[in-house]
Amino acid sequence: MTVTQRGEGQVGRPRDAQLDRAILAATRELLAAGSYAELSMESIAASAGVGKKTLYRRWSSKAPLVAEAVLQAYGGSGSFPVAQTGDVRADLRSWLDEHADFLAEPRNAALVRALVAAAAASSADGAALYQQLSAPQHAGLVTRLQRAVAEGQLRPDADLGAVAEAMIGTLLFHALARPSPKARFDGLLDVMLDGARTK
Amino acid sequence: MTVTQRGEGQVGRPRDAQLDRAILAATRELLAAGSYAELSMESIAASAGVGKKTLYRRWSSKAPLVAEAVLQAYGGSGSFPVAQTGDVRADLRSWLDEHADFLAEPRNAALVRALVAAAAASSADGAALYQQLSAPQHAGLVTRLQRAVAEGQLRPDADLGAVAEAMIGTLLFHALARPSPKARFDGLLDVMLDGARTK
Amino acid sequence: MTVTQRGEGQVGRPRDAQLDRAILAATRELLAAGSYAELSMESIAASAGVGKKTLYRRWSSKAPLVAEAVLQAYGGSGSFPVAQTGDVRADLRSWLDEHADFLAEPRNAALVRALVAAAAASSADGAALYQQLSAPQHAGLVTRLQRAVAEGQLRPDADLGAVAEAMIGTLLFHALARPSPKARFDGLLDVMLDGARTK
Amino acid sequence: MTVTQRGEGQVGRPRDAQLDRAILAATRELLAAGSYAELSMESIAASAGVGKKTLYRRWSSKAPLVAEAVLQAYGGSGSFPVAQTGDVRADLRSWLDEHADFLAEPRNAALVRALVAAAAASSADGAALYQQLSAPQHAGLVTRLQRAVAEGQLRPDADLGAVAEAMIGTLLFHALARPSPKARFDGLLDVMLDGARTK
DNA sequence: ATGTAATCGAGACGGTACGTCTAGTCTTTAG
DNA sequence: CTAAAGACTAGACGTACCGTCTCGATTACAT
Repeated sequence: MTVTQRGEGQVGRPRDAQLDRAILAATRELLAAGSYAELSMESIAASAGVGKKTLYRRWSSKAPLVAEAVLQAYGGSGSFPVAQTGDVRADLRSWLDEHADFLAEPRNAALVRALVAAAAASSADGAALYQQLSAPQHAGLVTRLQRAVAEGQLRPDADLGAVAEAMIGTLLFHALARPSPKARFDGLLDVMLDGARTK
Repeated sequence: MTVTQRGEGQVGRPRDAQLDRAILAATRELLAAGSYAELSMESIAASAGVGKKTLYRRWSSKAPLVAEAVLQAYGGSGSFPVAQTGDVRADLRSWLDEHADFLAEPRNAALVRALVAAAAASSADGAALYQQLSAPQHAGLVTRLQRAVAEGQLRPDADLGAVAEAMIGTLLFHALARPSPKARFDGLLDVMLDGARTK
Repeated sequence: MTVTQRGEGQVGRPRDAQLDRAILAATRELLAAGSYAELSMESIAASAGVGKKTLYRRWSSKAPLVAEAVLQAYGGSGSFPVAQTGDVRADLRSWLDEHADFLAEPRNAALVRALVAAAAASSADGAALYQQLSAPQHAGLVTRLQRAVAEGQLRPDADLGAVAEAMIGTLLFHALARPSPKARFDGLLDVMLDGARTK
Repeated sequence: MTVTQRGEGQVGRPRDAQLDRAILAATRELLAAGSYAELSMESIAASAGVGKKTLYRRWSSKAPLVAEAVLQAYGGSGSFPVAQTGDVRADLRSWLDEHADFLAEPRNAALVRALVAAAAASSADGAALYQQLSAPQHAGLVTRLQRAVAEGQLRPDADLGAVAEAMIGTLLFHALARPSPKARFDGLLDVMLDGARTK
């Protein structure tokens, strides 16, 4: 006897998953050209060849739409993994470089700025959005640092959370203030690993 | 006969300086209640009991108005001065604490988020606004750190810019993602001054 | 070999005739509550518990659907027959009274107004719809009047079409402007049969 | 002493009366091309070179806007005066002809149909609108007929209201069903003045 | 029994218009 | 020339319908 396997609530025409992709791609495309404020739901709909209702059926407003579009560009997870080669300094440097390369691309820098604007736009979802963006990055860094402590490379009493925050904060500062597109972060690592104080 | 001493181009009714203050105060008041996106020139005008033209006569758009309102809340200069007691660690700690106390006040955290949003929202004023916000802080920190180098407290080859960026970035991260309202930054200073590496 | 006698195109599931009635009834129900403009295909479908496709399979748009719903309320034929007792005046009076009674019911008056709106709203179906509504009534009246001429009750040179038009027009005027719900039309008949002029 | 004559509440920029005319003219122009249903506030605004807000500032919706536009085309009063030559038949004929000529113009017939649609569109204002349209016409006719009674041309017991209703109703019927564009109404007058009955 | 074909409820879809809101500008009277 | 008030154009907002479509299910007649 064959049981007809069916999900629950499958009535009516199903949503077209391809449209999700088209809409998010159109959103990223428009963000590369202009800022978050200049982006309109109207233009996204027109650009994706989609009715406005189709947008609002999936996202309640511009902020979550932009958030998803940007996080998807970041590789879905919203972060890059931290390497585990055994050399903490090298691994942290790779991570910083990867982010720096990503942000050096003007399109990507614009996406990050849009994400910040989206988070700031709605007082309600703001914090949640920032957490969604930064939490995995923070956790990934701390995990790697904890291994370094276990391997005896870092002091057990070092504030690993502070290190992770400083790294993410520095990148955030660069993304927003864009002081130099080709930034490298050896100085930051030197200071944080060896200390700025005179020996 | 009284000679009316007057400057250049001063014809007609002079601008009411009290209105500037009323408008900026109204802006801050509204930002405490809602986000940057929810703030409108219309509501500022209504709340300050002022015509919209009076707003546009002083600021070209919402972003610079918000910037001035926020920077004024920071004490006019847009920053807190770095103490010069002779003890770098203590001076940096004071500076971080002062900012932390400022951001612990939800109203002030909202102002900073609004400033970030203002810069992120519009492509035009964005970079300039960030520079205006962060440059004086960055310069003040670097100056203090350079003195510490001169006094032999810090290594001459330490990347002082990276230290300043990490401090500002950490504060920025806290203001946006608000992981904890009562954050203290001893761990950050420990790491940056003494290094996280095992001795 | 057996020849399967079948009508044309009778393959597949046949249409449910009961749905026709349910839809038309729901339409009348909704028209009793609101105006033609407030009536939507969406609400008809929802109210009748029917998919929108089922509506469009039967009627090309709102106007013909409303037309059929209203004409069905009129007893299918879209009119009331004119009595043939031999007394023209009595027969015309019966006809006018029957219509007046029908229109005195607010639900029915709303239906007639909806029909007028349906015809007035769209340039395409307009004239056709009016003809469909008024032609049988006009024809029925003229036929009765012609018999009265043949029987010598009316002058052969009287403009029978004008009489019919005046009767229908008066009813139309009452249905739209609703000056009084309990109108009787003896005055109209007096004037049209005997003339208003002084003898 | 000169008193500066000023109305009450004259603060801010006054409304541009010229825009009222431009909007109403644009509305009539668009109604000549399409039906009431095809007319949109959007197209009126675009056609008049006006923001949508300017429309809604003056009229709450499409129905009252169209009503005013049509009544203005009718000469403001929404009717034509009934002549007073001393010959009732001639005067009524002039009035009917004037209306017939007006309706013979396709543009004007479209306006009347639009007015009917506007009245039918909103269940609330409907009756009021019809009254506004028909009351002055009805009153004008009855006044003229009463004079004819006083002058002995018409019977004192004739139902003058029924005569007026029949005349307006006939015109209404012609405007909606448009059976013939070049209709004349001698037959109607013959019947109503002399009666259809055999002498 | 098993297609084959049209119908059904549900609801997604592209579009158009709705009526509201805001951005900036302009126009009035008053100081 | 500045100020408050508010009208003005322009255009995005989020919602409601239109008429079409796609889905799984149902219901007849056909093989």
